[in-house]
Amino acid sequence: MPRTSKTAAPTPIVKPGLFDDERAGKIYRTAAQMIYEKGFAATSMNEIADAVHLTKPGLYYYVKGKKELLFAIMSFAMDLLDAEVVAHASVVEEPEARLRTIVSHHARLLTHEAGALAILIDEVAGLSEVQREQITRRKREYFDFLRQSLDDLAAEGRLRDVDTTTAAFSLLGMVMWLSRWYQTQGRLNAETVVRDVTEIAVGGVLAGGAASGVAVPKPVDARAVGLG
Amino acid sequence: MPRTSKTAAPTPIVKPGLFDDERAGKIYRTAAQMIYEKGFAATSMNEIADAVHLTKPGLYYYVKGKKELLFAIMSFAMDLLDAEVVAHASVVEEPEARLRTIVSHHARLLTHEAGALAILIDEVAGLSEVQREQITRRKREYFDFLRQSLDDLAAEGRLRDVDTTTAAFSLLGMVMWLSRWYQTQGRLNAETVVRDVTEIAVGGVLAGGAASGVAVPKPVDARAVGLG
DNA sequence: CATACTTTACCGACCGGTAAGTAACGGCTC
DNA sequence: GAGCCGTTACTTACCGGTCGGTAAAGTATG
Repeated sequence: MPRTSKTAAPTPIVKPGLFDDERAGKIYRTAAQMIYEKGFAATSMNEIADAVHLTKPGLYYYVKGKKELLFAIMSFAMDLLDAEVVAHASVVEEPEARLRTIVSHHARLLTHEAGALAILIDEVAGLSEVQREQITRRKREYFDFLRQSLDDLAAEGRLRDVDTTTAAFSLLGMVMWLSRWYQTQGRLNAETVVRDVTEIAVGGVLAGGAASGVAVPKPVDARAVGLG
Repeated sequence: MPRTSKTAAPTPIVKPGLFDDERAGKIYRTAAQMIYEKGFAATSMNEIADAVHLTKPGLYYYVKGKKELLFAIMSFAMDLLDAEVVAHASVVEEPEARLRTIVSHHARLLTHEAGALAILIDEVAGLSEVQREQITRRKREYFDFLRQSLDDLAAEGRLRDVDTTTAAFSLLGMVMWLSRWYQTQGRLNAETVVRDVTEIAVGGVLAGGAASGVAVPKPVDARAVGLG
């Protein structure tokens, strides 16, 4: 909100810059949602500026450029993945429980507020060379973490007779797809969906069939992490 | 189709019209590949024209507009899905075999030449209202067809205890994701990937576990169907 | 000449991005 | 406490470039 201008400001001094003290955070969050809905190329800086009630140069006061904005959002999404999935799962020794933790925590993240962010992983084409390399590297690290769990299961003879790369991508796709279809306001309750997806995923790769699971992740608040 | 109406005129002289006789088809195929790689909004009509060795107005002689081009490609993708998946699966009575047919045929379609097309399902934002409604309706029909198979399995008590909507979306995501990661030139052979994905999918939703499958789909050639 | 196809030249709209100015503060001097 | 100054947080006005799309004039073939 502009402080005061000729247009309207009869109010007694409305606080200088900060009426919400986290303007940058709001910009990143709004942009993430818009890019998620319309795609990066189809979302203009003007539209983003309008959405946060600024002019375009006003927006450029906070962000350096469109690519940098996208990169910041993607980096935040990867941070979230590391903090909410990898951090919890990497301490689990037993392979099946670890796999279950990865899937359920990732799914939980997607059904909650971070849904818009995770899908941004797709928009790598909008980044510069160096930015793209960094995001790709982090994505590969996450993928390898998942596949290692499947390899561990295979070493114990508990994995279905499938290639672990194929299996890892399949599970990833299943979970990622959640952000395409799951609606918070819909018929399906988030916890049930997370449980079902986890069951299908684990049952899909385990040699025997499935097992009723443990490892229900705690809720997570994307805003608390301070996007940007 | 414009120009020389007859196909494959075996005249020895170099036809002034041009050296490939199915120009419109090439335009659609090239555009599909480019939009798949860069996204719809980031792909300009000029770039498409260049790629098929035309100027922009030359391209507009064949296509009515950018939206219509996207819509034609998406419609073709849905046609392909109906012809190569639904047509084969709908004649299978037994629910598990039908499910297996859907997944394996869809996966096969994605690992082969139609990979670029199927992902275009994502670019619905680029369509007009009426176009989007039509594509969405066809997508929903396909989804319902898949879910019905899961419902049939559930009626026989052979489905894992999960919501069939969740299960259908999960399988769909798993299969769709193939186009994001599978590379024809890569280490993994298409038939193996299709088999593994089918195993994981069916094993993931079946109550008991998995069964070694039948129903390996025949190869399909997207170009033979005559895109456009 | 008619049809089929392709070209050059151009349109207004919008793109990402910037230069330059300014209103409102907090802090400083006197 | 009056006057000023630097910083923060924006604004209006504008840039060159590209976008989707078209008008109109060719050119080759039947």
